[in-house]
Amino acid sequence: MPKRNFYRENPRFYVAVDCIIFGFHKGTLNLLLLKRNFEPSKGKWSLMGGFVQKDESVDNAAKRVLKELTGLDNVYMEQVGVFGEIERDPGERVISIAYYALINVDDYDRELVDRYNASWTDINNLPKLIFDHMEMVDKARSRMKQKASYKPIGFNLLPKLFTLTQLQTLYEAIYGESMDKRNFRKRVAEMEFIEMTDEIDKTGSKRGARLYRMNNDIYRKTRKFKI
Amino acid sequence: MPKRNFYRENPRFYVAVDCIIFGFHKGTLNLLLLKRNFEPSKGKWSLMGGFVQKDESVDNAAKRVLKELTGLDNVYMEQVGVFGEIERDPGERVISIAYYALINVDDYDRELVDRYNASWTDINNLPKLIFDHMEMVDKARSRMKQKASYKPIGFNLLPKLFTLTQLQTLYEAIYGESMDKRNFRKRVAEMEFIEMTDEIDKTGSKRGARLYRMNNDIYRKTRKFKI
DNA sequence: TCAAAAGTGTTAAGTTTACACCCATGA
DNA sequence: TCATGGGTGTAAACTTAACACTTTTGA
Repeated sequence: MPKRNFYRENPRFYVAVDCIIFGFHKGTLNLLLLKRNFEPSKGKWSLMGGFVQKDESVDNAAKRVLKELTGLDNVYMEQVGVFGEIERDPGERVISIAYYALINVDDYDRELVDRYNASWTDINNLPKLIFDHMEMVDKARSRMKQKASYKPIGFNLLPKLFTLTQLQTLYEAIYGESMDKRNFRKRVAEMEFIEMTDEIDKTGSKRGARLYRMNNDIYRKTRKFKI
Repeated sequence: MPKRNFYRENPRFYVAVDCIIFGFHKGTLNLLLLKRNFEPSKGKWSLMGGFVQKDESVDNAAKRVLKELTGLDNVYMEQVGVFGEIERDPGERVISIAYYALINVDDYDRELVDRYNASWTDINNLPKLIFDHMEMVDKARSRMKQKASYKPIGFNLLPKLFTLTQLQTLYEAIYGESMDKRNFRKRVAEMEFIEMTDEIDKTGSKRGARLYRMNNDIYRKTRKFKI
């Protein structure tokens, strides 16, 4: 189909993506935030972001931007929504699309993260963020919490092998409330895709704790998840 | 803050909004679709859409576009998400943001709707839609269903006064499954904000059915909703 | 008088919550 | 030997689901 005139009557906009990058570290949820060593708003805290380019879809722009900071591919990401107020970026009108990403904090590329002057920040103790980035964080957080309750996305925040205590602590951090250990383990036992391995983690206790693993094939068959 | 150079290195895009307009009519959910009497894709079925302009936020563009078709203000709308594939519109690259709207089918402006060649279509029997509009519909539908289960948004699809049978039929249409009448009414009785009026509707039956009304003030106090 | 929709409670099944002690180990 | 985190079962409370008959009235 040829280009048509009627598109031309309309304005065009810069379109950006911003990433809310979740990590789980020492029992708390963290976000990977930039203390910006570049303009605009140099010196202030912000999310990692970037402009959508001509040769990429919006989703791919988000993946690219995430990879730029973390070096990671194949990361679990979800679109949070569009932030399209006229004056949201005081420099120019930019329409931005927020995405959240769940990564295992052991995996990211420290060199890249240093280059961007990024650091992990406890989600319950965030600094002031530029523009409407805090609003993006709030929305991402509640979407993630919501989704984590019915899909096994939390496992993206854990290492491949994890103890049940780690899993419970993670969900306590996501939900912001503590849970009963026995009830938690009862529910885990009902989910076949959370497989016990024969490995033991000795780093967290003297006795050692059994390591578990998420089996995606079994999950796809059973689709049963409830924590 | 002055305009800055670094924005200029980036491309700009047409940004559109598309509206998934839900109505409830004769026991089924309907969408207000256009049989396009304008280019592009003249003659094909599509959602109502339009381009974001310079002087409006994205949310306001959606409201404007909805009003253009229906004449309605103050309509319940939710953002569904961004559709940003490179080739989604074969004419030009357009990034589109989908919104769903819930309207009472008694209220819309028939003249405007005629002018756009729009009509209500049973959601379970939709025609082929242009571009990725069907994907937008699917996503809107599942989001709406999800939200309707924990927020009283369904009332936007009903007249101010409604019978419990209408309410139940609405939720059966939203969830796509039938419900037990007694259990349904038990749940309704527990929600104080669904107020009985002293009016009777005689159009649906000989005996007549009690009319109810949603009281938003009470809802805001109690925040209790579960159907 | 009868067809058609409105209205009304109870019980069983299932789910969720609360709760406390023993185990294994390294320091 | 003891401090530390790992691991385990049961009963009560609550929620959800299943189920059928009577009422009213206009045609």
